[in-house]
Amino acid sequence: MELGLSLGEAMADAGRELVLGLGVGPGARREEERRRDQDVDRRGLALGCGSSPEPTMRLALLPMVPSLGFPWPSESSESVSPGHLEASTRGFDVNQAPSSVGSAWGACAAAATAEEEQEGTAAAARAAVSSSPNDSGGSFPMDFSAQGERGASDAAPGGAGGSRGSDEDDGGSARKKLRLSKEQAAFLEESFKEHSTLNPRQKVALAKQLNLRPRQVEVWFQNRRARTKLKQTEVDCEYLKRCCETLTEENRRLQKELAELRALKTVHPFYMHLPATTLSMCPSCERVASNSAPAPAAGAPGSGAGIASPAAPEQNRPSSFAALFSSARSFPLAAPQPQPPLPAPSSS
DNA sequence: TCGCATCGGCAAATTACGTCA
DNA sequence: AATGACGTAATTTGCCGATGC
Repeated sequence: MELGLSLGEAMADAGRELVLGLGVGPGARREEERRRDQDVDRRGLALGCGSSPEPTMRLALLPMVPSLGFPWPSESSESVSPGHLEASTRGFDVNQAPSSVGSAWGACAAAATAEEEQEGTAAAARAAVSSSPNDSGGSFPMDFSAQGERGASDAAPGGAGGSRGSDEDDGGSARKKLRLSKEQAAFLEESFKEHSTLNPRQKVALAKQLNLRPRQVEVWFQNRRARTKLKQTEVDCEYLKRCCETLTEENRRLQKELAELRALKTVHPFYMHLPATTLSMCPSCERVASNSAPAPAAGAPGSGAGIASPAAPEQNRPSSFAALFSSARSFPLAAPQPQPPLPAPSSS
């Protein structure tokens, strides 16, 4: 898999790690996605399960690629210079033999930038599309000219949402699948790191740079987002599974403890008189919890040592799950876990 | 200001193609 | 060579926000 997805692996590009919450509410997520569009400090996915002693699961979603220039200005990426671009993209072989390239870069880049600066929006996209597929083949420093053969889905981008009946391709063999080269994929990955979504200008510029159609770039980003989300869902699922196991184990332990206490009470009816101060009533679940219990939970065999305790501090949990569990598990049923020292409230 | 139509972008689901074991 | 699994490019569908009238 070329995603470069890995768990528990620190990225070489440390210091700029992506720590994503697990909340995946569609609407909010979309908004947040757009808001984060400019955020360049997202580099990986981190996931913690409670106070698990294990290191945080970290997803490095992006392969390490040499620094690549992007067609749009970015704080984190150097401005594009034709030379750099050419160097970074030289040798891109796509699904087709390269045609004459390289020399036309200057004019093409100039045209592209002029185009973008004029419009910078959908108009530019339309222009790029209309100028595209078959004639744009050799106009770029690297020839990703699979377009020559595929005119297939070209009509799509202009249309609303790209939904058209079928490919008005020559013949019936539509939908010829393009296999992006490694360099193209790496370039797209790198740009995905910068922006998980593209505005029209970026899309057109990227398409020009890679000699793809804007629609292809758009589709790639859509699929890439889908893959990211899928991976995240898998991680979420794993986390929930572990939490479930932990809770099951704790439940088993508590049941056992309860049975022992009941047995003890039958044998010694007066033995269980505990000082009132050692008991506290949970206001929500109306359970009695002893705050001086010897804490069998933490060290008890079978208490899921090595797995995050559900009653552990929330700060390391993914946001959505933290919310999920914090409400239900806020009352300490066992001995209080050692908490990190809280910052003293500023007395004003 | 409100209602409506249009457009563009996106997510989700699905299809279909290319690659590999 | 045939085949199935897998990854992924591409398509379809539906929703939503922005925009113009």
